[in-house]
Amino acid sequence: MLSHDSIWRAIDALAERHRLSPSGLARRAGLDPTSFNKSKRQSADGRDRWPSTESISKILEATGSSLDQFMALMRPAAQKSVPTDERQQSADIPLIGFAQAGAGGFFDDGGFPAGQGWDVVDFPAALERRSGIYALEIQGDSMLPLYRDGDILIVDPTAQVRRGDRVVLKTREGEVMAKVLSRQTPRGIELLSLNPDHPNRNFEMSDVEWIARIIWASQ
Amino acid sequence: MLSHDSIWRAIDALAERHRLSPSGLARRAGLDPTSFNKSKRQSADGRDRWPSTESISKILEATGSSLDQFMALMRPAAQKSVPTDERQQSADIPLIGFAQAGAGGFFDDGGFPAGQGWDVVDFPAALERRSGIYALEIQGDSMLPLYRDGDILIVDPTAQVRRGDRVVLKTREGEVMAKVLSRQTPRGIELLSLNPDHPNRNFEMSDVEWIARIIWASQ
DNA sequence: GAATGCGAAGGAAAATAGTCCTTTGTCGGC
DNA sequence: GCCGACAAAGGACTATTTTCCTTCGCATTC
Repeated sequence: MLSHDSIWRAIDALAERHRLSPSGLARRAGLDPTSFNKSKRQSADGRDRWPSTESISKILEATGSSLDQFMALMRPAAQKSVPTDERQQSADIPLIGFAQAGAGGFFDDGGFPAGQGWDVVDFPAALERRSGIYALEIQGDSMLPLYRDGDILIVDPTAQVRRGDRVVLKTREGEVMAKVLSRQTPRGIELLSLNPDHPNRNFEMSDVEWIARIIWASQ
Repeated sequence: MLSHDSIWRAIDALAERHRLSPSGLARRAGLDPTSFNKSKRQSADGRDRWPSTESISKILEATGSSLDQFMALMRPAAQKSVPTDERQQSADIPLIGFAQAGAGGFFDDGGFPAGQGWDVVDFPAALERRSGIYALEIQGDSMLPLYRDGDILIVDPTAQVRRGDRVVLKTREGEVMAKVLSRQTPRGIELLSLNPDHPNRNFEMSDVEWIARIIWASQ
């Protein structure tokens, strides 16, 4: 549950989520930058060292995180499945490749999936509780032709973003936008606009409050 | 958050829940019975004293409690204990309008939803069983810029299709395509291509085996 | 190339949490 | 009523955590 291992991993993960080094996180929280050093996690004779709740409280406040979020970071990354629910809550839905769909035998004549050869894809609803996924509703037509008024985006702030991903970005000035990630360097980010009528944008990392990947979009 | 007040309240509540006094809880966890005394919560000069995470870990283990349960006790008064198994039945996830997202107070600076004003949207996974929804995986780049290789489309064959909807259509000849519905008459269907390099298509209704609406797309 | 800043590491000092000890008060059993 | 067990409180001591200081490596800037 609350193990020595998990709590230090959560601290590292919290730092990473806020694009800080462990020492940077400590400094930002008003702690000594060496607070999270290796030698502060285990003493010389190998005994475990635990942070105080006061330090935890400080880094949560410094990053504006809730304890729920901190707890989510405590779960090991490998443990992807949610063990609490073994009932048919797993949202497996039939999956087939576009090319195969043209061949016969995969659909009945109402257009419903039928027969064999279907794969399954795990629908992300099951992940929701663990990782802070949320939804954004598009308003207005500035993101045509990709996203239309009323479309809903499912956004995963924990997902790694890479070149070509569609992302939502919020600046420190409070501007929120959906764009395509073009280039990411330690210094800054280049974004391509979805709507060709709008200019591309570049940001310094220091101007970016957060960036999150769009994983689903209603159509 | 994780305040001095809330954490001590949670310790008291945990003891009470297990019919123990605070000192009894400490003893049971292998700690000194006076560990949770008043004088251990604030020092003589009024400064706050915080328990270590190691002590928290020990009392959780001693009572067989999870960190989730401990956190629930941290919330003031209204501690309605939610049985863990019925906690995540519905796939409601937070929803907010794009315009509102720019205002303050809806996100923490980690990009997680926070604060009030969030709506919920029912995620379509719940519909899965009663309506024969299925998924298609895009192969190739013929549908750029909207859909990319590897994207997954969630398709609902029961949904009504209207002008402007993105649809999957299968012809009697076995061709499957994803397009935008432009016009639908009793005689035929007009489809706009997603990729401007590909021509638009028109079909007689008699040539259409089925047509289904795309409701979600991975990004 | 020199200078600066950041991250990480470890040892010693300072601060803080935990333990031990004692006292007081309450409750139940004899 | 007396005794023992337990809870709670505070002071003094011990153990642990945090801070301070220093070193090293690396990258960036001038």
